[in-house]
Amino acid sequence: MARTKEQNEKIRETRKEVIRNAALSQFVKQGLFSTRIQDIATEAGIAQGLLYHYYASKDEIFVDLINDALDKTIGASYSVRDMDTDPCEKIRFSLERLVETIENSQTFLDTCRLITQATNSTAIPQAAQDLIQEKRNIPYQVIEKIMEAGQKEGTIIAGDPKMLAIFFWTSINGLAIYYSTNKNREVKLDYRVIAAMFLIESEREDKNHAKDKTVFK
Amino acid sequence: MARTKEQNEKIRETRKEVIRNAALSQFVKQGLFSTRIQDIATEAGIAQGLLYHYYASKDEIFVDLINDALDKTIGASYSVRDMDTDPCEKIRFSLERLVETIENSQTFLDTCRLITQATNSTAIPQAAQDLIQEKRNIPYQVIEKIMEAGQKEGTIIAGDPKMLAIFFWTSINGLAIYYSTNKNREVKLDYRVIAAMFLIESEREDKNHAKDKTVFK
DNA sequence: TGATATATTGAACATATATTCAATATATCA
DNA sequence: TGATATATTGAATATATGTTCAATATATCA
Repeated sequence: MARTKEQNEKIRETRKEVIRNAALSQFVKQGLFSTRIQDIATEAGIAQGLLYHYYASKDEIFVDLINDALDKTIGASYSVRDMDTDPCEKIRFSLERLVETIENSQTFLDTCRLITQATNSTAIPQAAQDLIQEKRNIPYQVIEKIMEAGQKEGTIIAGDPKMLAIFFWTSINGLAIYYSTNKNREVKLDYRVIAAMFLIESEREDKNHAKDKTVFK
Repeated sequence: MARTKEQNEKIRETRKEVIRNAALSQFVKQGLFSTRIQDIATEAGIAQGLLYHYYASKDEIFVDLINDALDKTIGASYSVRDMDTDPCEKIRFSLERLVETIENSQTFLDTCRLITQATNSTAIPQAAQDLIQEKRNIPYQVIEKIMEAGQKEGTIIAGDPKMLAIFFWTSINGLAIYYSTNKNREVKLDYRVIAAMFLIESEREDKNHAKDKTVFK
């Protein structure tokens, strides 16, 4: 016999991980189409042919990455939803964390870029389009619900909660896209500026809140 | 003799315009690389070969479009700068117009998408990268100055004006990108939500102001 | 109408690159 | 150590598409 199943399985997963990371890095820089298989293989440190041992095509890698990215975003929104605080604090806290994450996490920026890229192109694999169709709106719906609860509570400004959710995510996404190509280290971002869009005046002062949770991994 | 210079010149300009529009529509949907010359030619209603009579390459069209797009954005920011009102009103008015434009102008959405696409890819022609390098920051600087003036005047919130300018444009850009693939007709956007990021409390009520100027053409 | 300059076409060419595949290497166990 | 299953390589293949070009159409003016 040769290697055990588990050993091969481990090699397989490691390789796939390396390939995914290499592909993500290339896709966000060059996009799906101008990224060549050779680019991914080189960055992953393997031969072109080996790539096909793990993924059937370039498209399949892309779909895998899109799925990951969407799940991460959804996971982040769920972790906000499930926080044990009032709606107002959920909004404030998540904005604080998201801005901090934009400043510090390359993975987050890559994730935003990849999703934006995919969302804005009709030239991506059908499977990727389906995933986006299916998952894209979940974070918007989660925030919408929180905004609604905050309005009932009297801590969130009036206005269509759908609209507030759109402003919430598009601000964050716009910022992430800007930051991914413009890491302006001289400017420190203050999340409270964004928070001012949603919180009524009396709720805007900074309060102490847990610093040990992370919204996005 | 054949046609006069002017007649040929006119045909030339008309054709180039048609080609540019077709290319913009395709680039925005598919990106520079997955857009084929044939796609552009078909949308423009001409043969592939003719395209090369007017543009030397696909890249050259792209560079032309990027240049247009950047100039439009810069022009919009200058028209705000040159308004005959106080800084606070400039911010309020331009946000009102920009949001309105996002809801109504496909050209504006396309422009934002094209610039975002170009800014986020290293796989675009060098000439396009140079143009972006050269022009991208102008609108940010214009808004930064206005924010600064508004702070002196006491109508704009405190904080690094560079940061405020970043929030200003990234919010608008994020919104435009979202809207270009999600024309949510059931949601009416209220620019005052964004304005709340920048204007101090007492300046936030709606005031009457000219409705006949347009920020972006 | 004929001469001429430019517009226009679409097939041919050149090239880039996704994918396949035959050959080789490697690791494990009997 | 030898058998074997999988990993790995890189050259060969197939295909897609950007670009060129020879041929044709068209519009104007003398």
